[in-house]
Amino acid sequence: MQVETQTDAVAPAQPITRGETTWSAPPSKAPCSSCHLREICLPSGLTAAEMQPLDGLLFGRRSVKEGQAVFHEGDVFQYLYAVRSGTFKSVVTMTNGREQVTGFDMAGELMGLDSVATGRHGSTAIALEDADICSIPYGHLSDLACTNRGLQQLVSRLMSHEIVREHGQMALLGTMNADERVSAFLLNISRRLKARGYSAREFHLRMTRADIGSFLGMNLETVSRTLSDFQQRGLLEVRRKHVRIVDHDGLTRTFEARVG
Amino acid sequence: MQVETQTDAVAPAQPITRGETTWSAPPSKAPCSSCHLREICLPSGLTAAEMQPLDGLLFGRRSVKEGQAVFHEGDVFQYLYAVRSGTFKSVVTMTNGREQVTGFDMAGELMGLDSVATGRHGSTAIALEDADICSIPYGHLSDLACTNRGLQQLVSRLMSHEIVREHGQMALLGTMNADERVSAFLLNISRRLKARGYSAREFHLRMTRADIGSFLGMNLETVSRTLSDFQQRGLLEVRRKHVRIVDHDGLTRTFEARVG
DNA sequence: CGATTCCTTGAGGCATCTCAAGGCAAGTGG
DNA sequence: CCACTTGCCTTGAGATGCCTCAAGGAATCG
Repeated sequence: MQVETQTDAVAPAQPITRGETTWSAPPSKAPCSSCHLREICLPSGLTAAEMQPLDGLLFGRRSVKEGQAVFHEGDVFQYLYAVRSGTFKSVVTMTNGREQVTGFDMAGELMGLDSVATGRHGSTAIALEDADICSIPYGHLSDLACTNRGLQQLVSRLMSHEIVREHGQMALLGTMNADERVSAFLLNISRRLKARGYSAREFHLRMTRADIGSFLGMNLETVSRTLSDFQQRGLLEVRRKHVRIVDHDGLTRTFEARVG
Repeated sequence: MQVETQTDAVAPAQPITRGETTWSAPPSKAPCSSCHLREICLPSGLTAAEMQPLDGLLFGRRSVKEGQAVFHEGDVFQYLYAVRSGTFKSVVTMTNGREQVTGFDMAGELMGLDSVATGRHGSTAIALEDADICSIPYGHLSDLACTNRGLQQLVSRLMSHEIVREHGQMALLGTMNADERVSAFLLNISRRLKARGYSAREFHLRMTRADIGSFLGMNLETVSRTLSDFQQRGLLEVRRKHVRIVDHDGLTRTFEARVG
């Protein structure tokens, strides 16, 4: 649709140059079975036996600097990328140039699942802070899945899960007002941070108001106003990117308000 | 999330009762390789050799009456359903009871891909007219995929394609105004009908204004007004559900209007 | 310290929603 | 065959929630 920059996908083996930045950190390789993310990442739910062939792939690890793209929309698709640390945003660009943030990815989440359909990346993934990723060669993964039932089902489940997530986001964009969108967003971030061992009550947003606005289908000023309003109502404390959820239940009740 | 009716998935073998309706038409069975939809449906892109095991599954065919659900959100997931004829809408219900139409499905399209993640259907599929479907036992399909590389990749591609489609819908819901949404919708329907051998210029909408509105994130009155406005501008002729596209290029230009 | 990016807040406008009324088409029952 | 019901669509008028435009402040960086 909107292929502009036709860069290659990021290869884990040798550092390559993209635009002005060079992949600095030397790629290291490590097995899934000893990864601290194994419970929430790709191998989640696999038996030790099923995980073993994954180890054979020895996914390359890379660091990504804030603002840098892991892949661009239109790039040839070779790798899925698992987030090891840091936060990413996924952006799609429409033919008329407008952009939409379709999601934010955190540790253990997989980026690039939208690329399998066409063989080219369907979105751009940008690091919102310095981050680390695993490059997963999709061809090899697909090979393994041929003989590994658990792995095959896993990939299917991950894709299906992404579809379910996007259904929810469509419902948000289609039916919710500003208050509901913002509290849904905050509660979602909170839940995911908690699942990763961080505080569910207090955290730093890694994305700008503009990113949040794009993701939620509203403009950045409205995001800002809504956050200020939540603060005044005693639901949370906000100071720029720092958020402390004061009244979790109150935030949750935002949704019931309109239907009563 | 919102499991209410806990009915079984529709089994192709013996007629079952759902609510007040009974599956009337006797299920027939037929191979994919002789199906008139084989080019645009599940087996699309498979070689003859790869398609052969699919034939072994002999998918059960069923008819579905207008207004009837093929499956409900929360139902145990056993089958994917391929549309043979007719049109369906997919609906998700949020905890507060609000509903969102997440898509419309036409001949050759697969319903239920969002169910693989959880083992339960993530949406409800409702026939918008009398229709026919194929029931595809997902467990068997998954078995086959273990030994059939092409089939495995096919299922992955189909899921990925659904993710891409939903990215587009999120962009629509997140960035477009009423005019853009409605023309995007009409052009999408037109393109899909054309791909199925129907006229791209003139067609019957099978869904209500409320369905369209839910899908597009606007209310039914605004859909109606936008269509009337398009008619006044000479872009199309509308009379209730009958639509004739008069100025296809003019509709397309709706998108550029706001950015140029 | 200046430049830049990001965030906040205000004021006014407008696109869309809400509420309401009426018309059309199809189905139903007498 | 007609009266009645029902569901769907259209149109109007007024309300409003969010956007747009604008200005200024706060944090970050070179």
